[in-house]
Amino acid sequence: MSISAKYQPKQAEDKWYSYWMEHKFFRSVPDEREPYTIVIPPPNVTGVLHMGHMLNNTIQDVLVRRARMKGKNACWVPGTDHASIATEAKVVAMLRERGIDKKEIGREKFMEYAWEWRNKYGGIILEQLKKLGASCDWDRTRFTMDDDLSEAVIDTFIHLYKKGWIYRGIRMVNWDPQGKTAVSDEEVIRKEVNQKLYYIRYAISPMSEVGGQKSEKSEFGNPKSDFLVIATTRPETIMADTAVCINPNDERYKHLHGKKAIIPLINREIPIILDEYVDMAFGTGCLKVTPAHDLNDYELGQKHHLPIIDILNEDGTLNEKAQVLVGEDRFAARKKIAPLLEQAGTLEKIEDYKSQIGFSERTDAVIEPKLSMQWFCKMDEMARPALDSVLKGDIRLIPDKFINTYRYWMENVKDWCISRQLWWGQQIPAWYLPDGQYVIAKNKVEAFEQAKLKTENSNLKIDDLVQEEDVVDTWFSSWLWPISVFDGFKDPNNDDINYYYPTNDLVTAPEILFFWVARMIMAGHEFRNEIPFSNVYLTGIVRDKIGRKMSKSLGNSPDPLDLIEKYGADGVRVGMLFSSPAGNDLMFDEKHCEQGRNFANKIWNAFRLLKGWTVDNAAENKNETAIAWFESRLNETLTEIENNFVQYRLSEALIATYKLVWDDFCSWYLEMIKPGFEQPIDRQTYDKTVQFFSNILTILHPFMPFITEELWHDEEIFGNRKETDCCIVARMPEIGQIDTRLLREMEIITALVTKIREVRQSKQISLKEALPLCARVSSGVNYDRFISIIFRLANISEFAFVDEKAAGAISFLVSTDEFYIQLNQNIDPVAEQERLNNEKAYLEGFLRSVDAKLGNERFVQNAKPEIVENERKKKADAEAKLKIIEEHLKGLAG
RNA sequence: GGGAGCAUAGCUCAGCUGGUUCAGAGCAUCUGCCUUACAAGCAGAGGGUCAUAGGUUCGAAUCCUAUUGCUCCCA
Repeated sequence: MSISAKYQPKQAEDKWYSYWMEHKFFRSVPDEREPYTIVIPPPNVTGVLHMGHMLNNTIQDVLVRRARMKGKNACWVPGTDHASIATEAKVVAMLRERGIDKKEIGREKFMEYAWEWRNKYGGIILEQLKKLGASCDWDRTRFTMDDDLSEAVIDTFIHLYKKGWIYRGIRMVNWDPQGKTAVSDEEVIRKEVNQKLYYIRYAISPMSEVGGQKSEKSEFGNPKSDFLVIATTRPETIMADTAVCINPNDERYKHLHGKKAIIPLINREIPIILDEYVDMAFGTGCLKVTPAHDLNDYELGQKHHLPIIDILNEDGTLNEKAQVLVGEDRFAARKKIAPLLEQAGTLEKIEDYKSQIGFSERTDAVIEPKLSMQWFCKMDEMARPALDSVLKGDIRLIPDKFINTYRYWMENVKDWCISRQLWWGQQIPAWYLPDGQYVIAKNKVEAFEQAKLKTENSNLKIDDLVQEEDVVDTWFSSWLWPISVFDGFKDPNNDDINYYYPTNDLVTAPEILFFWVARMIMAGHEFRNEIPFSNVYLTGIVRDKIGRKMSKSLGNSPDPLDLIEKYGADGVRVGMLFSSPAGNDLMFDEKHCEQGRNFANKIWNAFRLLKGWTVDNAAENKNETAIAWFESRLNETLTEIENNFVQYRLSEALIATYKLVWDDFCSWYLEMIKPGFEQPIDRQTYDKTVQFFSNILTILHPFMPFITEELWHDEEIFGNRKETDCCIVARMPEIGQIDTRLLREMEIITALVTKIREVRQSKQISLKEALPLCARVSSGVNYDRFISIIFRLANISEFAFVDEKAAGAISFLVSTDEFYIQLNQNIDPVAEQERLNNEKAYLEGFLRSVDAKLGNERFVQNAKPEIVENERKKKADAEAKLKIIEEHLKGLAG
């Protein structure tokens, strides 16, 4: 035998991946077969493969390969999204290294650099997926900034605008005063920081009784009893306060209801408002409300119709609205305002305080919540049908616990802020006119036509129009993905979209259930009148052994490519799937990959065994029982696997496959039929075994594509295959007959073999020493069929049916049959008695519980008949066993 | 603060319609084996008050309630 004792994955992986590519096995074009379609959740173009991708794409590949092998026209569309924020940050960084400033070179030049960047690095992650074995139709690779896809984005923007679902509005954004740009929540890094909590006195306006006259001018330095105290970490923002809020239930402040307070230093009078939002236990229970500079305050302000006073410039310095410390940076102002308050006698105390502060990922500047004008997309009307299709079950969420989360979000949906202050992305198709009005149009010429109509101004020139600087959110591209990858916008009736859409399964992470999944469903309804997919499989988060999310910044994530190098792609795929039930987080442990690698090696070695055999055409087949049994077992497992896939229990499907191969095939079946050393095997057994192996390869293929393809092409075993006769396109075996009686009887036989082995182990008898076995049977098992199997697996010297127990033999029960082994050594009667007594006590207890049930009239009446029948059978079995044990005990005593 | 979920062997998790396929798998541990496919292996074994307390039921890991502890989501 020439092949290595260990499976070497590396070579097989490169070889077969290119072979599949060359023979276009991943390629899908519409035909008369049933389609099976998955669109990849487009990974971020700046990204490199991480463990989350590994899990996600392994699952997709398993589903796609299985569908392909079930005769469907399987199409897995790959691609990437342009990730405007992340990519722009990378490009800006690249330019900075070259000494280039984004603002100076302007938009057009910047875009050139950005494309240069993406053309250079954007394909990395897709190349990495190939190492994993992903069977994507690479000819269909799309990018969310491709011309067609971008055009779809602009068209849908215009479409929604015309429906009145896109508007401009004010919103609080994360402002980076150093970068002078808004950044997304994902780009804000929260850190705990030591701060100071300033307690500041606000005077109560003496003239501000309910219905009273507004005081002309508040007197500075009110009596000390007539003030309230607020606590804040940001004293420099008091000038932007527009109210003080207290909890209406707060007994301490009942006297303040309806009154007004006076901001120190600038002496502006602000109302004291009531809201249960205020935590009475925090600080002083008096909350300063600064709508322009705090998100919660902003919302409170909206609720109570408070004015908004923005005292900060774009660069974080105080503007003239602050009245004091104008021009100072916010942090300088914070330092300087304390002595001012002190002088004014309004600073009560300063405490140390720890709190979470947001920092810009890009500049590390402290993020400033800032109000700004943004574009929004109305969600409520699109949300309704999208919610329905999930509630009605047209779209299945797996696991279904996410339906609740989905429903909650869709019922409380907020309008979608779609503008981003970036360049990398689709520029919003809005053109501003000199008078501040704007028009929405596909291009400048159309915009100009519209503008002329709108303004009726014949002097208007096309160059008076200025396009909106902002681009749309990346999600505004990705929500169109299942349609746009098939050119469903450009050409809504083309063959691809008609054939592949709606797609079948979507595999993604629960974190983006709303950002992405929900919006794709909306887009499906809105633009195609049809749901985009039928099933959404939500994977868990990949965590490390101690439960932390794997991330680059923590450095707790292994490099997936290193893992593949170490354990083989098949091993890693198996490792990922072993512990990943849908929707549950996955505590990743490299041990699982090791187990996967070992499994590949096991398969490899089973194959080596077959290869070592010589066939004797004249030899008689003595393995009919073993063959019939394994055939049934195979079919039983196929049923189990099918059920698991229907329920998307991929992990369980894999485990069932693993057990079929390792336990049933290798440990039992092969051991049953294996010829002795240098003995030939009969033709029939050989052919059957090769066929079983071939079936096993197909069942394994979706999980372990490389090793199965490698073995599939072994000429010695399978002959010379045609060029396109490949495991990847082999048909999954159909489920055949299952002989349940044979399966049940074999269970008893294997239990018997295990018992004999146990006796050997406990009596320290070598495997080489054959043992005589006697049996007194009553169970109805047809032992004759299995005798040769028992001889071989348990190494017995004889199998005799007897009526009486042989004296001095060791005895045990399997099912209700008794077995004796006559040993050369004497058995210890005391130990034997103890063992039997233990067994007796257990059975008696068992019998009592069964009797209690059967003696209970309500049980017999209420329980299902088959359950009662089962209890009766348990009773009979237990009684039969007890009888035998009692006999043995008598025999020992006598 | 609002919502959701989880708690089963040392670890990671299955356990579906309540009932012997109910206490299970893999890893880890222990014992014995270098038995001509495989030590990345073979053959055995031990290990659990199913978080706690009540309740429903003939019957509860499973259903209900409360408690405790963790996790996530939304502000």
